Amino acid sequence: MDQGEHRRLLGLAAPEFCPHLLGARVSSFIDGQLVVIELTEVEAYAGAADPGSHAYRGKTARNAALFGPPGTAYVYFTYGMHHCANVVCGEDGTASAVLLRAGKIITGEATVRARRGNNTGPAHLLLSGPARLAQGLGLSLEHNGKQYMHGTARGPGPSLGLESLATSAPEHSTGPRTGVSGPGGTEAYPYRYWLPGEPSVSRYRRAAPRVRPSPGV
DNA sequence: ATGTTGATCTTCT
DNA sequence: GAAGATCAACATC
Repeated sequence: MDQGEHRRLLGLAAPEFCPHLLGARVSSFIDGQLVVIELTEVEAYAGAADPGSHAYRGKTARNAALFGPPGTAYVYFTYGMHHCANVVCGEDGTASAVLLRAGKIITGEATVRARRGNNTGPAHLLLSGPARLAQGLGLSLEHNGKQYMHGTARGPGPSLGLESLATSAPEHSTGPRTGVSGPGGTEAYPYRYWLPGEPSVSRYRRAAPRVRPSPGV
């Protein structure tokens, strides 16, 4: 695909962009290690009008990268321990973005296992879930706001890459978003997209508010 | 196989 | 002060 077509697809709003991202390749060159993955599951976050989006309550220091140009990485920290990664798409300033939920490893399995705590489990589980995927790619807040270059990530400095977007959307399935509570988590937002039959696709869990243990006496 | 819980802390209300 | 675009360990069936 040429650069112009790549840019055109990135300019689509998240729900339209998602199918083109399935089967596409994301790569990171971080700490001298190249990791290339193929996406199998993504979720759309449609900007300020989407109650499930971090952009719903307007621009803040945390979500500023969401409002950047298409091709920007939005990486955030949550639950006190996890990072999750998005690709910003749509028109500049619309805060449309796609959460990278799962993928399979093309290059760099040893690096991914090392980053995932020398995990020795089956390879298809290594990137199964947004926090696992971000960890496998080595992403953290340092990379928030960086651009995904068109092509494979490469040195000398840290870089991110995005390539092989599908020109026509592959066969895929859709459903409600995982982990999103409130109106944004209902069937009205079938913004989760995945490749059927891929073992790396994360198991669906409906968002359930957690009951905190009462504070100790 | 499915359900529950602890970990751990930033962000916004 | 409460919830969060989660994960892994543990309990129970």
